[in-house]
Amino acid sequence: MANKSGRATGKRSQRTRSPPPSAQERGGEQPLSLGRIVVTAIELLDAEGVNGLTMRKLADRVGSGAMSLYWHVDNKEAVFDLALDTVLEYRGPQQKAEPQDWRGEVLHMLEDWRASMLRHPWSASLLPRRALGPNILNRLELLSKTLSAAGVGDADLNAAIWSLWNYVMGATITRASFDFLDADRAAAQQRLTSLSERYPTIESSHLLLDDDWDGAFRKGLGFLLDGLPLR
Amino acid sequence: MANKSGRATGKRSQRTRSPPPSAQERGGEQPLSLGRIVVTAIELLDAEGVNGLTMRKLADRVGSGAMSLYWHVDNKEAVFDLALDTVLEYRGPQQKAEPQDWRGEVLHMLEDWRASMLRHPWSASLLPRRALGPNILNRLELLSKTLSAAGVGDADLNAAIWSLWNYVMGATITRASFDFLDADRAAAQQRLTSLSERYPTIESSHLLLDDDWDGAFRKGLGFLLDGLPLR
DNA sequence: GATCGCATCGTACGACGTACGAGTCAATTG
DNA sequence: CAATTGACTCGTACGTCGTACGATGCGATC
Repeated sequence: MANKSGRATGKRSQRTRSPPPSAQERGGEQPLSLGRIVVTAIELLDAEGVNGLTMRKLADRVGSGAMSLYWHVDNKEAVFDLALDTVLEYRGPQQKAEPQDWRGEVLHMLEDWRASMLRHPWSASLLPRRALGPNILNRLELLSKTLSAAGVGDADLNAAIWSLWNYVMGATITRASFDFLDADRAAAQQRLTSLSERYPTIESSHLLLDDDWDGAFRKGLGFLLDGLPLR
Repeated sequence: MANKSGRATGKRSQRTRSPPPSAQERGGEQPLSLGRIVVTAIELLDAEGVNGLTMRKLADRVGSGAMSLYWHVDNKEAVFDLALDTVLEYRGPQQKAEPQDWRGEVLHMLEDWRASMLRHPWSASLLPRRALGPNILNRLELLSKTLSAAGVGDADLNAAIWSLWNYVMGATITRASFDFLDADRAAAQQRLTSLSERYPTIESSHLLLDDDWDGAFRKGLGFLLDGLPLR
């Protein structure tokens, strides 16, 4: 832990090699590469969750030995970081909307964000422990620009950005963890029966049963956008 | 995995035994108990983080053999659940404020929530993967009652509750993960220098440098409360 | 004293992340 | 051509983890 910076070996970080075009396929398998490792890791995470990703299983899926991964990747944590950042990439709105529609642009980006994470529920539980990857910073940058252009004053800008970010993060994480819970219906059912006695208001409002998550997300986001102070 | 429900042994779940008052202390140590396990687990989590909690280390701290823990606890996941729920307990506002001050009551509960999680940063990264414990449900119930009494209509109630919940969750998780990042200043510094080129708006607004987290939290919460539709 | 439940713990097993060094093979150099 | 290099792969091994299993101790009851 103390000599963490002693890592002098370059290993792989860029993949700018001349493509071996006519390389005869070794048993019909593609060559190992960082890209292939990452997409396979995402598949594995989708299939078996955070605890299902092990270096040995990942190597099996890629068709290599376990230790071969370590040529392309520093350690398991790096695999998590790469998978997370890959999943969070954002390609702006497909058709250029009218440039004045800041609200539409913010909504599109935030809903895409949420959708991306819900497509890969493990990402929600991974994000809290990880750094801000480039794709997250891209989204923050876009959000920042759009809000500023929309007329949010400099004094309120940071609070506004964080409010939206926080809202999306919380909503997504909550939603994703509910998916986890619903996995074992037995415990869920038992919890719900005990709810009516101990938590009457929650029960009567169907807070935990209402599954119109998308609608609630949009509605709450509307509340928040309504509260933002525009110049 | 298939016979998970085959667990018929009662083990320990309640601790309503007659207290052994005159039991001579065995080497001066208290008896092992679920409560002692949980508080020790929290200490260990505070000291060494999520990855620092292992059953063997926990047993050492409690002064027992590793396998003795399993008499009181189903498995390691249960330790996480118990530690998390314990940390999230809420004892309402200390002095009874005037009963009409719904905004103050909501603010107090949400800020206490955030403060509780930030006192134990591991809780933020743990929450996304765990069930809603009783103490979380208590807070949701209180929030629900307060907002309803404040005049939020039934049609908007759930969206309002989730908005506040999402906001607090997101803000807390973000804040806690920033603490993690600041642990290694080297990478942080490097990231910041590359920021000015790639992410100009983020840079110029000092989004990542401004460390008035508490103020930003309160301000954004204000935006959100301002946006709630009251009857 | 014999029996029985509660509670503790030593040993052992399989799975994990990964350090280490030996192996392969194409490109480069003489 | 042979020798060397460097990019890349992987088998083995070590230490650590969660925890299944069965032996053990002990106070209460018969």
